[in-house]
Amino acid sequence: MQTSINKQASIIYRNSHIYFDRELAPYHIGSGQQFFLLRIYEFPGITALEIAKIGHYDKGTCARAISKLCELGYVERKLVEEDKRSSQLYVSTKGKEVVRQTKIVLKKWNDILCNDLEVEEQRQLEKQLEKMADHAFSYINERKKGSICKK
Amino acid sequence: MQTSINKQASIIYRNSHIYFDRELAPYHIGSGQQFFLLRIYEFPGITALEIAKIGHYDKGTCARAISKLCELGYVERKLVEEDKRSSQLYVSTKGKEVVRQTKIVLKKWNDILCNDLEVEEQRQLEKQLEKMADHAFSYINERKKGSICKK
DNA sequence: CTAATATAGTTGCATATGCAACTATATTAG
DNA sequence: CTAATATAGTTGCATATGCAACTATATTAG
Repeated sequence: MQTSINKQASIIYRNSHIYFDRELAPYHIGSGQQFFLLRIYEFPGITALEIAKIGHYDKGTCARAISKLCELGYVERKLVEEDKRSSQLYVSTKGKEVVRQTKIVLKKWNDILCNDLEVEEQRQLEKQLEKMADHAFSYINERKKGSICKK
Repeated sequence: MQTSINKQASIIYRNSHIYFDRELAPYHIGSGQQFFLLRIYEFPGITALEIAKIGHYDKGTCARAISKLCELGYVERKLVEEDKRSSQLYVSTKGKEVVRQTKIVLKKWNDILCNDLEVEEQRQLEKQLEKMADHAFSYINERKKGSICKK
């Protein structure tokens, strides 16, 4: 067997899924909302599609995550008069407390993963993962739709 | 924002999912069967639970992946007389061709991910990911069931 | 030996996800 | 201006996944 990078990434992803589902259960959200909530907090007024792009998510997935956050009252949509297709997203007061907790939960997960890595090692690993994620996404994206790659 | 390790892992995982689904479509399997098929090939006579342990998969997930491989005729179950609960798994002749292709597809994905990494860098990254996967799994697993951790 | 427990697998349910078809609105070409 | 095209979101469908309850078989305690 050659390298096991794909296997390890899968294990990390699947366990993070379990982790967030467990830790965020008190707030009635799961691993699928975590990323979106934090992004809306980070960029007030961001639109659904913009978040989808940042995280390389499908827009359908994104729409559902945001719907759930709105239903729970953690996020609010503000209609934009100039363009009625999209709406701007904001974390509500109620949602801010959940953001605080979610940040703690995320930080803890990061610490669990990086347990025995030196700071410098961690920084380097992060860079490499970023590159790999970029390769992964680019490869997939270039082969979307029209076969002939188009932006 | 602190580190983005979790985000990158998620992007890598989700894109690998798309990748395998696409590349393996001609063989009527998807990203969910790939790992199991290769393991059965690698360890002829392995049982379902053993694969689940190797990949840190839930046994239900594992059961379904194997069922699909059997339905497609790529894998065969051999009943063990001494213990009628479990069965040993083998890749069929038909399955071996799919194994060959799956290996190529996996190798290509690995090359896509590691595109610009030196051999040494790649080896190191792999080790670190292995550690991280281990931390992830251990943390989750210690908190299963009886709260008080038990093996 | 018999009852309690452990082990291997199966299955219903819930969630996260991507894809593709769809709707509504906005922009561009002619 | 009008028709064609683009953009933002929504929704039905399919797959991968984990959990928990379940069945069947095996092992262990007494």
